[in-house]
Amino acid sequence: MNPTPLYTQLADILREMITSGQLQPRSPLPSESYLQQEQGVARGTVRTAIGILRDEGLVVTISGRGSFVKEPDPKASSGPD
Amino acid sequence: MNPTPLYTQLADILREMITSGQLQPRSPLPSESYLQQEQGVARGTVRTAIGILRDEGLVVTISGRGSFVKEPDPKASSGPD
DNA sequence: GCGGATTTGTACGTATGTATG
DNA sequence: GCATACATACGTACAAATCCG
Repeated sequence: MNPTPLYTQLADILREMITSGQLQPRSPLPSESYLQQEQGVARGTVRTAIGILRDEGLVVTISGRGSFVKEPDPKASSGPD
Repeated sequence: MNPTPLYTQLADILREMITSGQLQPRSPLPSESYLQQEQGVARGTVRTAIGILRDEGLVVTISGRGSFVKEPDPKASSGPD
């Protein structure tokens, strides 16, 4: 049997936290090392999961800073600073 | 097969310096950057090694100051103020 | 109180090796 | 062989705490 990979499961969890509003736009995701310990997985697994959300355009990752929830879509009007 | 990890080896070295009395109680360990250069390893490896000794209760680390050899055991009598 | 130097704390980026299914 | 997953180990960058002049 091929269970859903851990990184997919973790991506699902994080995606849910974002789409549910539990993680607000521009707010940081838990750090890789936090998620590593929290979820009991290797850091590489966490990175793969976050990479999925990055591919989906849900988060942006800044080296040395963290990963952040992307804003839905600035369109025009009150755009980004 | 699996050689002892560098951080374990370094922890062993530092532990020996403590248990042998080469590093006295309350005296500071060499700084992370010193050990990094001295041992030719990455800082993360040094930090992991010191973390082991911290787990073992041999040293305490103070942010911005350093890691210090812990005193064997205050017990009672002339305890800490 | 301020500025610079030192030291620890945190966080991501990357590479390699091992093991399993 | 490949994907998954973990462990080790390197590097870079910046923040926070501390110390001293």
